[in-house]
Amino acid sequence: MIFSSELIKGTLKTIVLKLLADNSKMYGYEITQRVKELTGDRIQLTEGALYPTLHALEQEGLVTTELEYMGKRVRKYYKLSPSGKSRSKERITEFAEFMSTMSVLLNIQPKTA
Amino acid sequence: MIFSSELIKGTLKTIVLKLLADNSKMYGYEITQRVKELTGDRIQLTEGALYPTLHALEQEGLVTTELEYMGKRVRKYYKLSPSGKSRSKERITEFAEFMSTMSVLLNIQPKTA
DNA sequence: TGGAAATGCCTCTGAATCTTATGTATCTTT
DNA sequence: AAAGATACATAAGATTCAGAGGCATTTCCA
Repeated sequence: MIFSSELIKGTLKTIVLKLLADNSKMYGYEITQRVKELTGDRIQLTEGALYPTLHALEQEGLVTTELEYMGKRVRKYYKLSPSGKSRSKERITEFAEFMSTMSVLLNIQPKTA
Repeated sequence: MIFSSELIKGTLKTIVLKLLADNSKMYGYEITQRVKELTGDRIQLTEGALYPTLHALEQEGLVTTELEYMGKRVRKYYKLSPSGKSRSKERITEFAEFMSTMSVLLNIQPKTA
């Protein structure tokens, strides 16, 4: 099952912030691949969605960037700033509470993953 | 805490379909109030979002409507059609799996509500 | 060795969805 | 009598994502 895109709306930033919280630095393409891995292809981050989001996070001062050259190829690494770290925690907490609320609303028994 | 609107995006139809699955018939205003009750004001359905959604569900043939007059005042009741019932189940299942996937991704311990 | 697939960055248009504001009317409570 | 709750609805604007497209390099395999 691939989740209908509507569901993923609103969670993209949270996902990215969490990955960066766990990995100290990642580049765009790596993030798309990692999400595919971790979700068994159930969540597909398209680049058209990811890059604008990363740029927005940078604008907001939540991440900083750093270029790294591999031969002629460039990688743009993103890492959390201090405010990014706290925002990351906030977002994850918020999402956890959101899931809890939705469980009640939809009367869902949480599967312990 | 009121959830940031981004999170709620994409879940509105699921919420409405679930409420209608549980209540056989409801009208718009009632739905907004019920959601506030059930979520302790954490999810606010604005009417500007709800009514277009209800109309869309009707267009898709997932709900049927029925007017009821209380004196001069009109209530428009919505109820699930057979296809609405199965869609409701699908959406809830999908959301449950989405939560499960997100729990892994965000490394969240599900609170048993 | 040549071409396909993967890696890696990016932008833009359009579609979908929600918020905010606005409008109208009735009923209830103070 | 006025304010607030009930009850419907639409419209403009913002946000956000998907899909398509574009460009360049590297790796793999036939």
